[in-house]
Amino acid sequence: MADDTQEIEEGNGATLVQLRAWLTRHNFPPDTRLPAERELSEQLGVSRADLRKALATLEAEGQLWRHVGKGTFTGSRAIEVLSLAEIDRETNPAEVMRTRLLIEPIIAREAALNATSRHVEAMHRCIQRTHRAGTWRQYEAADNEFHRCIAEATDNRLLLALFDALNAVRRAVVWGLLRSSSDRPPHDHHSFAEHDLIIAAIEQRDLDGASRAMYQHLRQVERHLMEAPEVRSR
Amino acid sequence: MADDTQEIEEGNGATLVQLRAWLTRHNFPPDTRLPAERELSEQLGVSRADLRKALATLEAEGQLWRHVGKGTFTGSRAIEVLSLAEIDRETNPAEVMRTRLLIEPIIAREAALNATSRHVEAMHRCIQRTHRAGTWRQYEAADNEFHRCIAEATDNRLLLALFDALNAVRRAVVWGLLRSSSDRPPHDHHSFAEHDLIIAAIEQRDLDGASRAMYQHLRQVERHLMEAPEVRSR
DNA sequence: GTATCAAACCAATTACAATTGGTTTCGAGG
DNA sequence: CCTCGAAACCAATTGTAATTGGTTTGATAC
Repeated sequence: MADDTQEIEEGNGATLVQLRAWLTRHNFPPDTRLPAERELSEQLGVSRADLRKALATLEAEGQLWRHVGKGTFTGSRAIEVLSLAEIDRETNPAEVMRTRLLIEPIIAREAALNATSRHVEAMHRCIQRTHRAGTWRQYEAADNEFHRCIAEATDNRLLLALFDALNAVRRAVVWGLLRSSSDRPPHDHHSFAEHDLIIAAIEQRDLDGASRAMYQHLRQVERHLMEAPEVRSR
Repeated sequence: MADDTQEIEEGNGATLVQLRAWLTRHNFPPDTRLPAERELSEQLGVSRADLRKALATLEAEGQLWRHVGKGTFTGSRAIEVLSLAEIDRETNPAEVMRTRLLIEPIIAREAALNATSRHVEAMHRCIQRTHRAGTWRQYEAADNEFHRCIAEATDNRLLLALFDALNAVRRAVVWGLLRSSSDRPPHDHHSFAEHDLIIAAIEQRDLDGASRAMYQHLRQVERHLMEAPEVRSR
C-alpha cells in the first residue's frame, strides 16, 4: 500500500507528474488515442521504461487503457463481451448437450414456420448423404450440415449465428473424442428414422412436431454418447 | 427443366464440356483453389462470361463453390460460421426481437429448474433497482442485469455465453435508438408486474410458468418498441 | 554487482495495396 | 435493334508491410 506508492513516487514520480500535467494541458476528450509510447517518451524527454511506469499507474487509476497493436486511449476501457471464443475451456460436454437440447428444438420449430421448399430440398440432400456415408466421418459431416440447414431455414441470421457459435463450441469440446473410424454407420442407425420425422414435421408446418422430433432425436444422441464406442456400432 | 438445360447446352455447352475436361484432366483434390476467372478464361481461350456460365453450372451441381475475394474451389462449400462479432451488420431489430422471444423463455425455464436462493436474491435486487431508477438509462441498466441474472441462474455457462452474445448484438443493433432521456419510467410501467411474474414462477419452480411469463414480458416489450417515444412514457 | 536506458525483439493490430468473384458499361459486328 | 465480349468498376477478401504495447537483451555508468 504505502510501499508501492512510495516506490512509484520515488521511482518515477517526476515522469508521472509530468505526464499528468501533459494530459491536463491537452485536455483530450474520452476515447482519444494518445501518441505511441516511443513517440511520447521522446516528446516528454523521458525514457520509455519510465513513461510506461507512469502509464501503468494511470491505467490502474482507470484514467486510460492500453492494448497491444491498438494504442493508448483516454477514458475507461470499453466493455468486453464475446467470451464465446474461450467458453470451450469453461464448459463441458454435458453442458453442451443440455444447451443443444434447449436450443435446437426451438430452431426446428422456427424452421417449420419459415422453411421454403428450397430449404427442405437441401435437408433432403443432406439426409441422402448421411445414408451414402461410408465412414463415420462422412456421416457426421452430412449430419452437421443437416442440422445447419434447419437453422438456415429459420430465415433468421442472428439465430443462425447463435447456432454456429453453439456448434463451434460443441466441436471444440468434443474434439478428441474420436470413435473407431474403421467401421461405418449401420443401415438401421437410430438417427435415420429420427431425421425423417424432423423433416416431415417441418414440411407439414407442424411446429410442435418439429420441436418434439428434434428433442427426441437429441435425447437419443445423448443416450448413445454415454455408451462405449464399440457398443455404438452394434 | 429441359428448357434451361437446352439453353445452357446451346449457349455455352462447348465451354462447359471444355471446363469439365480440364477439371478431370487435372483431377484436383477437394478444396483446391482454381485459377482466377480472368486467368482461367485466357488459359482456356474462352470469354470470361462463357466461363462464368460454365462455372455457375458446376457450382449448381455442387462440384465447386465460389466466393468473392476468395476464389473458386473444388468440392462442396464448407459451412461458413457467421462471426457473432459482425452479425450486428447483418441483422436488424426485428430479428433480434424474434430471437429474444425464442431464446429467453427457455432460459427462464432452465432458470426455474436450476436457480438457487442466491440467484433469486440477485434478481430481486435488480428489480428493486428498476423501481428506484430515476432515468430510463438507469432503468435499462438494471433491467439488463435482471435478465442476465436469470441466464446466470441456469447454471449453464455455455447458455450464459450465448445469452451474452445475443445481448451484445441487441445493444449494437439498437444503439442509436435514443429515447427522450429526460423523463423517467412511470410507476405503473408494464414491465414491473411482468418481472414479478417471472421471478414468482422461478421461485415456485414453475417451468412452464417462467417460460410463459418471460414470453409475455418480451411481447409487451416488443409492442412498446413499435410505439413512438413520447407515447412510451405515458 | 546493480541500476538504467536504449535498442532489439515479439505478438497483436492496423493500414493499404493487390486480387477475386460479381456486375455494369460500352462499343464492335452482325 | 440485338448479341456478344472486352474492359471498367464494385465490394469482399487476402497478403504484406508498418505500427503498437509488452518483453527481453546488452551495453554503459556508477
